[in-house]
Amino acid sequence: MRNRIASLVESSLHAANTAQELTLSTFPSVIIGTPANSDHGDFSCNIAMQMAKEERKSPRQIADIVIRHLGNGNGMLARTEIAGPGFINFFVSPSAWQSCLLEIESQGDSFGCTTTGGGEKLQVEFVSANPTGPLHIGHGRGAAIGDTLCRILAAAGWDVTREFYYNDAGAQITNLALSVQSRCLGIEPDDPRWPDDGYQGEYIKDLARSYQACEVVEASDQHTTALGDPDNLDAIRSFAVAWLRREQDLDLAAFDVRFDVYTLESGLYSAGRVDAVVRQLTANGHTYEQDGALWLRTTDFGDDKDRVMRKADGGYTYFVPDVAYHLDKWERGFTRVINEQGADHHSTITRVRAGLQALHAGIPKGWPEYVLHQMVTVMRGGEEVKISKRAGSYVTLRDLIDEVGRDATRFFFIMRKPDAQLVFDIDLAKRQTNENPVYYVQYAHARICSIFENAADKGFLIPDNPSPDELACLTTTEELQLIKLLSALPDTVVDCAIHFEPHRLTYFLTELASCFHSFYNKNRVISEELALTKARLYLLKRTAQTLKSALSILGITAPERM
RNA sequence: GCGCUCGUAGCUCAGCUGGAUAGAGCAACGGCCUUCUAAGCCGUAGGUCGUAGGUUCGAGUCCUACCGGGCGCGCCA
Repeated sequence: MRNRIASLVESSLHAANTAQELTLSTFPSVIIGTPANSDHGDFSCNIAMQMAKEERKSPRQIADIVIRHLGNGNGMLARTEIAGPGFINFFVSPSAWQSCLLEIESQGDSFGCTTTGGGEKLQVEFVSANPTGPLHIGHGRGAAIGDTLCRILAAAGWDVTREFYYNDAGAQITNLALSVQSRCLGIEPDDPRWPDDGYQGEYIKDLARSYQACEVVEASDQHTTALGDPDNLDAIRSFAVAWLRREQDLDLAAFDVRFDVYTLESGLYSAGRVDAVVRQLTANGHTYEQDGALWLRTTDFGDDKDRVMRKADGGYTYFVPDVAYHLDKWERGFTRVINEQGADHHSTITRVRAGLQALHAGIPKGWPEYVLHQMVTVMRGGEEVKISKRAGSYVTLRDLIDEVGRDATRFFFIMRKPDAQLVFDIDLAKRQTNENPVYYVQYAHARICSIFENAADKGFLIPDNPSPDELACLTTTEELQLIKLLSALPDTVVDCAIHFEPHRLTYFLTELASCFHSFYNKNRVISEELALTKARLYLLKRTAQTLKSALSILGITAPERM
């Protein structure tokens, strides 16, 4: 509806220009807003005020010209008005709103989807947790935001690939292997032989036991049988990675998050891609030797200090394989890449982009794009739960899902803007009361389904593809408001996709549920009036459809009973 | 100190690429179930949008400076 009005205004502007009532031949892009106050109509446009200065006419004069060339859009508009300093307000006719329902029906399960992205190849990398421990709450937020973003972008017409990168080659993996080895040998963390910065979590004990029992591990891309030999550090290393990968896979599966591609850091080394990147950077003249290390002059590309690529001990710093990895993404044809990660890693952005620029590979400056989520604070019993991976005392994603449920966990993680800090109150999320917005929304869906059951018992059939006459009785403010909200789903999904902000969809759902609950309390659906009953059942059918579509984009179920 | 980010009602937060009288939930108070799910609805109360300047027809939104919280600033990842 919004788009239709926008194009109506655009053609009006051109018509006015042809009639020489407007002198400008190019116009600012037409933005259709939704007024906060319903007295100001269903939509409004500020184009007249934007053009006033250049056009050298008063905003109200321009608005008047636009309106005269506007017509009523084939009956779409009941009326238009000029208001305030020069707003053009649009009042959509009830019949136009009613016909939106038919459009929603015709789109079925794909209602909410658009072709905005034009099928562009786009990759989202998210979670990418190191295989050194179970997924914790911070990963949970990343998983929820990343996964939802993928669903949103796919719905908005992008060709989305979901990718998980894991660092199975760095110093922290050696550290992991040493920790497991120590446990195999019965060395405790307070023992002087315990490795510096060893991983102390309970899971390391489980891992060691599993290794010594020569167990077999099948993970998404890791298949390993433990040798059981505590002296074979390489065997421990690969087994430990596989074992933790399996744990993470189970966590993600429990969260209904899946990936298309897993890329291993070790694979970049074995394919020679890391060395190739270093050679290229050196050949391009952006490196220098100092203090026995090889440096990249990232300051040439906006970084605040140069970065070490190859340490004095000969090993590479993590950021070199990172650059190699992103070059690989580029070469796979992803003109757009979005990396979803914790804000504590934000310093890598400049570094990675600088490395990519220094390759002279024709990669755009702002590539890849980033979505950073802020820290999660976990509250339990009114106290903050401290997260410490080394000490092993932390709330895992799995704990949370088991305790709170998948739907509520997903909803809570995405209902805040990614770049705002999030307080996850476990006690609150567990409460199955109206304090919990996810139940509020799901309840609306269940309530509608319950009405359908009652209607079926009384022999009412919900019409398919009803005629305009059959819908003409949907005229109350609540009914039209409900339709207006339903029809906003596709725009909302596009907004989420463009701004990388899934939380907008949770607000949409809450508003829609609220609108339905109001309607429900004010009006009886099943009544003596046959025509009205049928029309309202149809309206609710479309409401349930919209709730379900939006929830499914968030990966949340739409229960039929609660 | 430098960089990123946040600061809106008692609390948790929205505010749609700058728009009209700043919104929601929770908490508080008062109402609504002999009829489709009260996990609901309606109403009341609650604000100097951190502070001070600036940009313009118009600023919670953009710019600058300061104040306050978080994160980062390693030859760790």
